[in-house]
Amino acid sequence: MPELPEVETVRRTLEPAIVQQTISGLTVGAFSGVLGGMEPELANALLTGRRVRSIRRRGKYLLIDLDDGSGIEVHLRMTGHIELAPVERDPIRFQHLALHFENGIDLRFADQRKFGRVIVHAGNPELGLKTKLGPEPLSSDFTSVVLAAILGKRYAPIKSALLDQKAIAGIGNIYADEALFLSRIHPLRPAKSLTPEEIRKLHRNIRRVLNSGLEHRGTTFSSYRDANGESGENQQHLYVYGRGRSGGACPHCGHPLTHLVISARTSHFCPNCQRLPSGDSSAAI
DNA sequence: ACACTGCCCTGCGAGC
DNA sequence: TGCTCGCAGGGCAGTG
Repeated sequence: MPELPEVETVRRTLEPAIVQQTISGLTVGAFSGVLGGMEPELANALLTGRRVRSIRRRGKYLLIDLDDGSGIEVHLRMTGHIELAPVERDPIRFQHLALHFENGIDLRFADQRKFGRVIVHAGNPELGLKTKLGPEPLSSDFTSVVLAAILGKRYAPIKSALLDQKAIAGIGNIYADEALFLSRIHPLRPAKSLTPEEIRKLHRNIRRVLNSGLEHRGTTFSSYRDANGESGENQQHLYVYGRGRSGGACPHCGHPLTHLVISARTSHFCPNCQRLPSGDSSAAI
């Protein structure tokens, strides 16, 4: 599941290969819905001849800026995958789109589950995202004071708040569970019930787990790869994600981990280290 | 504005 | 061996 560290790792592997390169064409496969409704012929016409000026990341979105002010927005969703390859190489599995460059390199987009999108924008690809995304959690603007303001007005479970891209951009299920575990906060705690000390801890641990993910070039739980086809290593550095269902032991206290479904996402946590205040009825299993 | 639900989509692993 | 079935979850539309 590509989250901020995975998308950033893809961006970093893509950047040296495509910046300053000129697009020579676009090939779209049977699933043209990957373009989000745009006709492939139009997308091809808009992109052909354009040069890549830069590649940015905003939350879990990749933004490719082109020389005429237009751009491409890419979202990998769950199983989306980008890979660089010479144009003559066979299409990769589940490939839906290939962006061809004049230097003979392809940027291929593949997605087993067809959730991901490659959207061509006639203008700045970031414009539509501004109202949909909260602050970047690794930016210097994201202070614990900012986090407190975001959480202070929400009754929803802290886990739901962390997954809300409008609150904070780029956190997904894996890094949310990891940050809550390190902060010893139960995922069902109402966001606004966190104490100032807990918010400071959570702020620190959000950045810690995201930086760990970046350092290890992403978490490869099933299908994630960077643009060079390399797996990440961060799965070896996770504390609780994915282990609450198999009865794994808490790395801190040894208690069996457990899981709950919150916001239709499975939350993995330690019922001993991450407790609900007494009196709350939704006690851990 | 916020909170919550259902939908999309399909390979994979578990169970029989 | 071969089949069925549940699971994975980001973003969005729809509803209250």
